[in-house]
Amino acid sequence: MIKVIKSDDFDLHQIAQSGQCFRLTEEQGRKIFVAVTQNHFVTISLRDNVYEFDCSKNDFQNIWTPYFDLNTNYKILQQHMVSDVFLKAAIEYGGGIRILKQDLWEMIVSFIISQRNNIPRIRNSVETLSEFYGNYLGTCYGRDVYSFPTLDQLKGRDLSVAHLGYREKYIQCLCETMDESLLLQLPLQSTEDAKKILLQFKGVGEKVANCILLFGLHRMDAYPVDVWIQRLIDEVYHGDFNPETYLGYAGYVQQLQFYYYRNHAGLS
DNA sequence: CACCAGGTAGGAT
DNA sequence: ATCCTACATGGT
Repeated sequence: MIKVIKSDDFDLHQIAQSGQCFRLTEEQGRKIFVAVTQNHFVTISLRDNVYEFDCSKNDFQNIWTPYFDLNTNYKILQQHMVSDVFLKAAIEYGGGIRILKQDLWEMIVSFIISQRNNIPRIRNSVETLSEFYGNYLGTCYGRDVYSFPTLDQLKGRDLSVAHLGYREKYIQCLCETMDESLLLQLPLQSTEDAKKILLQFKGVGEKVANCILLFGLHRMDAYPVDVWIQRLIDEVYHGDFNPETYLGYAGYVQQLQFYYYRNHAGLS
């Protein structure tokens, strides 16, 4: 069964390029997308400015609506930002971005891998781990789709296949020190407590912890500061930017800033 | 051949 | 507390 959605404040190309997810792929220009989360995948095609999900009504409601956060109106959030000239431009450029609700464990691993790394290589590493140790989910457009490996599937495995470099020992250590019950407890914790717990794992610092909070636990207050955001704050805001100005959605502001600045403004 | 990529740990001030 | 540097790998 096919479901349809208008592509207005929802742009899969922008989301795929936004750096928050590493497994949303584009095929045939910007017309076909494949999304994967846990043990599910879906093909989404763009026709006449409408996205068509190739899935059942149940899966659309239970899996993809929460995953893409489709019940949240991001346009209302945008209205609070337009007094900021930079953010206004960022919305015009990347207003189709949303904050996805991704799998917590996958986010922990992915963002440890992301440190001092570039996005294409992060994608390759995450994909390789999935191909080697995840579940085979099916094939579409000539490519096999695999789930991201669970903690148990990754534990004790040979990680060298993913070319993680010095990050390999962080993931190895993570597998040894993490357990499933903690993964279930983390979503119940306050943002502050969850952050403290995350920071105890080797390879998780301030920035990675905030990415995990934002993309893995959907804590919209989390505001990850990486080299791009720091450069933006220094050069555009002259050091004067406070995420608390956007209480409750600072993480969304960060994504808009990151996507816009990294793709244009940072060229100077 | 330098320098860089969604930073962090561990050690020295 | 705050600053410094090594760190694996692959691409310009």
